[in-house]
Amino acid sequence: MPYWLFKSEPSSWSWDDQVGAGEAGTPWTGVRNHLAKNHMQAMKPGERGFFYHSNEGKAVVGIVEVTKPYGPDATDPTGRFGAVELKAVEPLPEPVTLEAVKSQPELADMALIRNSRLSVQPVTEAEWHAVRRMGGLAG
DNA sequence: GCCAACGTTGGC
DNA sequence: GCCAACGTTGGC
Repeated sequence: MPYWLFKSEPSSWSWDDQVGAGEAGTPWTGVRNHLAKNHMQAMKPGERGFFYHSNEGKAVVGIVEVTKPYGPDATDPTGRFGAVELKAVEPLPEPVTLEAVKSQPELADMALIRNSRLSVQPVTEAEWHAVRRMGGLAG
């Protein structure tokens, strides 16, 4: 089962916003990068990912689940980019900061560090479990 | 607020 | 099809 990481600036869409959106799921719009788009096209409902706060916070703060596969992004007038839909699953009891991720040698290859500008990223199974445990969840 | 990284655009 | 210019992202 693949795992993912979604970045958002909390000033535009925060974890609290995602939680507030409830079970219905909300479209992850605004992606305008082809690599990020490719990752979303690979996603299937039921797959999970980390929710990361960029700029402010700079930490993994929660777990989200894909509720709908890739489809059109209503915010893209060109129609070139689409979106999946996500719902919040649970918060991390302890947010895992970028600094904490960097401090772990086994996480040095995370896309979060290697390719810091990519807004939708794949996460390996090992990374998934390591970050979950760092955040206070069962692996 | 700065700037490095990097994607996109447009002239040729 | 190349590449310089430009815009954006996101860490610091």
